[in-house]
Amino acid sequence: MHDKMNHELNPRISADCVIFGFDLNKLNVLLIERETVVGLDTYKALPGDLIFEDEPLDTAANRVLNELTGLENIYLEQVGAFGDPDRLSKPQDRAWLKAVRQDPDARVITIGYYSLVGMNDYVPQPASFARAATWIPIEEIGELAFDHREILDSALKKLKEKLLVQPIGFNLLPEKFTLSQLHRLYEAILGVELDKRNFRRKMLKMEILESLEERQEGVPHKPSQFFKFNEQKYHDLLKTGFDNFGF
Amino acid sequence: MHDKMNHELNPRISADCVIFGFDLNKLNVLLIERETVVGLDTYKALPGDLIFEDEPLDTAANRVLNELTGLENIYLEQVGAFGDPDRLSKPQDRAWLKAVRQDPDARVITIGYYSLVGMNDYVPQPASFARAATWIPIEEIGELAFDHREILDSALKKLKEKLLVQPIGFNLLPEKFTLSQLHRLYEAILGVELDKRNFRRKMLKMEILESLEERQEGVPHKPSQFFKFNEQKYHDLLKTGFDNFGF
DNA sequence: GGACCTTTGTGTCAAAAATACACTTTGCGA
DNA sequence: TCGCAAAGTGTATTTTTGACACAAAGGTCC
Repeated sequence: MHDKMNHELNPRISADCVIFGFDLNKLNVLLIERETVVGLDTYKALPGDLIFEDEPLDTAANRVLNELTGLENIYLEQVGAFGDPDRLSKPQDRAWLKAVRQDPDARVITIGYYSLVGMNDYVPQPASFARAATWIPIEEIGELAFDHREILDSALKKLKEKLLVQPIGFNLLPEKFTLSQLHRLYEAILGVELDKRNFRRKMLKMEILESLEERQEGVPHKPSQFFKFNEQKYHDLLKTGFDNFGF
Repeated sequence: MHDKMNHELNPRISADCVIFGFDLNKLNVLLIERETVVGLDTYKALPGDLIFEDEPLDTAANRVLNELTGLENIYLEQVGAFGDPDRLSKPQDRAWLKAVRQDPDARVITIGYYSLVGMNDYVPQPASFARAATWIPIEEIGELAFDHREILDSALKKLKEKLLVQPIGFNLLPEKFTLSQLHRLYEAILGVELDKRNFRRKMLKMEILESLEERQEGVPHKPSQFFKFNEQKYHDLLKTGFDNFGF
């Protein structure tokens, strides 16, 4: 093997997390407001940070997420590795790194992760962390720090693909939910309209839903029935996937 | 941000490539025979090596692949990042690294890639490279160096998933091929039997195949017709994917 | 040359799934 | 009690799937 000493990469590794939440209407992403650097606007980034020397990648992602948002024990699915040398294209990125990192010019390779959480399970507590994590509707997210926009786009793409192959929603919805809410969830993720009757038929045929006796109360229209997931069947289906789930 | 100096990761990054090839019968993977270390058996690994400081990840993967196998200009799809701290579980791994790396104990994080090539397009030339790259049928691959077995399994899983959503085969087959060959390709990747007539019907309906006048010659049975892909339609379909392609 | 072997290539029918589509029900609020 | 808003429900048509068997073509071997 020839000598590559002076070429060998000596980078930092970070983990960045795309946390999707659903407010029963829109799909949101949990973003960090980076503190204003003098003379520069604040800007938004995915929760993420460098990982430790002896940490498994998945563990690091969870630790970092917890440190920045308080979220705990989230199942994170890997999106992939990002981090081309030109990653620091925006002046804010360089300014922020200079303020915070010992070695701001070191190349950083980041491993992207994503997860789904119920928005009610996580109410951001701006005061309790160094930087405020906030839910932002996905259509309102413009540019992000570093290559975070690319990571977000990849994560969303993966989520869409997965939705066609596996039941999803268990983590994004409260324990009791209505079929309309599940319907809106699918529309929000896929970004298309789905026929109500056909959606219901298809969902019910999967037999992962159990209807509860309970109904909505206080709504100015016909109250809808609540459902919950049948955990057993839901997880069976998660394992096998279904061949065929195209809307 | 609190001080993490003594925890921060200072790893090496490598790229490992899972190159799938199809010999018109079985699915194969291109593996490197690591040189024998005294007292230890040879063992097999994916083609892979450390990446350079200023190199984009994808570029590095292609360079490494080229250096080890001679393959050029291959479209590589990322599988993800691997590399937990316990990656060096086997004695051969440590022995090999000690012989070859300056810093054999440094943590390595590796980015996995996969690709599909025609086996006829690449005939391994054992003499011309430091280590011999050879095609190994996928069922005959047992343990691999490092976490390469895990990377291979992930890559195969991704390939299967992709096969259900996009047409594949363009890269794995010669320009002219028969429907039986394409049929066997799908069976080899998915690892299941597919009904011949139903497979043909489905393939032909996609309208990405053009039948040629040419037929097989010299075969001791009814000669089969050759087809080629309609590049235009094939690539259109690659972009859009199809919702629905479950065998 | 004829028997035989091997692989190609083709069609139909029944079951399941997808699609398109509109009206009644319920409860609240004005 | 009227109106509004969302829930909930069924059918008919088309498309897709899945299961299944036999004739055609060409070489080989005697």
